[in-house]
Amino acid sequence: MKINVSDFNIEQIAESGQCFRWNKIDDMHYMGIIEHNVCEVKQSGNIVEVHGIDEEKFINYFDIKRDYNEIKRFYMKDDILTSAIKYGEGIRILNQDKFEVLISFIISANNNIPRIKKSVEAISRRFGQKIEGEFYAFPTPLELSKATEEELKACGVGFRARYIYKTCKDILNGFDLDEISKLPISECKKELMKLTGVGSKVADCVMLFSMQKFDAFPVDVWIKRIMEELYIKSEVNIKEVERFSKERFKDYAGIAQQYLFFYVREREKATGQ
DNA sequence: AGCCAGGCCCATT
DNA sequence: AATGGGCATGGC
Repeated sequence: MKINVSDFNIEQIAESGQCFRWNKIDDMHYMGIIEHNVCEVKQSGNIVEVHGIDEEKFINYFDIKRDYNEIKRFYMKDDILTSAIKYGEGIRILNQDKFEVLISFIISANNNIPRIKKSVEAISRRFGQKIEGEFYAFPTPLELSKATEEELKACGVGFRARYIYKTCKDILNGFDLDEISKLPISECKKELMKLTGVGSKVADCVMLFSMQKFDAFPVDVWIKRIMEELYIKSEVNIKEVERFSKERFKDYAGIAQQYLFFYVREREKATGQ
């Protein structure tokens, strides 16, 4: 299947830190797992060649119907965001599986992206269904709830094993991610934070990357630093960064957050290395 | 080698 | 309500 897309860059999307199961094959050519599908995306310009999922799933997963050009134009009234957007013009917010995002971001706490990817992969391999070749789907709540805390630890999640274990039990006992996703953002967040291992930042990630709550604004160490440096001009606590950012960036604060996150990390790569 | 990682839990105040 | 120590493990 070939599709014409705009405001889309598969490399930026796959490397944006919102997903952990996409891997590079070649230049502008990635492979990822979407639910029980092995998906391949190869892009040249505005033409994207897709294998493994149908058009409807592609449009849904990559949020194709949303006009990111309009959102970017809105944010380009802001000089700082304008330069951030230049780094990641093709970023889009993925519509991922709720349970997978929840567990993945519980793992993300005080962790680094390469190791998060390894852990998510190990969990899929050990507890998920085999889909084809050596590819495994992320486990369902029922499948993952069969894992002991020790088995989870063997997947490299460290002290987060307990969090995952308890959260799985809660989901299995009726905590309904689909139901709470229908709640307004503040109530939804409050519910998510009842789960073990889910604080403010993880809850925001779950809402943004799997529940289409685009006004969620996850504040991690990177975002805190960049907001303090470029906007606030002083050191403040995380709640203040969140309050300030949501007020400033409005309905699509989460998308602004992704541009900024991508920007700081690219800048770090360029200068740091 | 040693610091740090897309934070959260929990005890203390 | 606010603060701070502790946390498994490995990437760089």
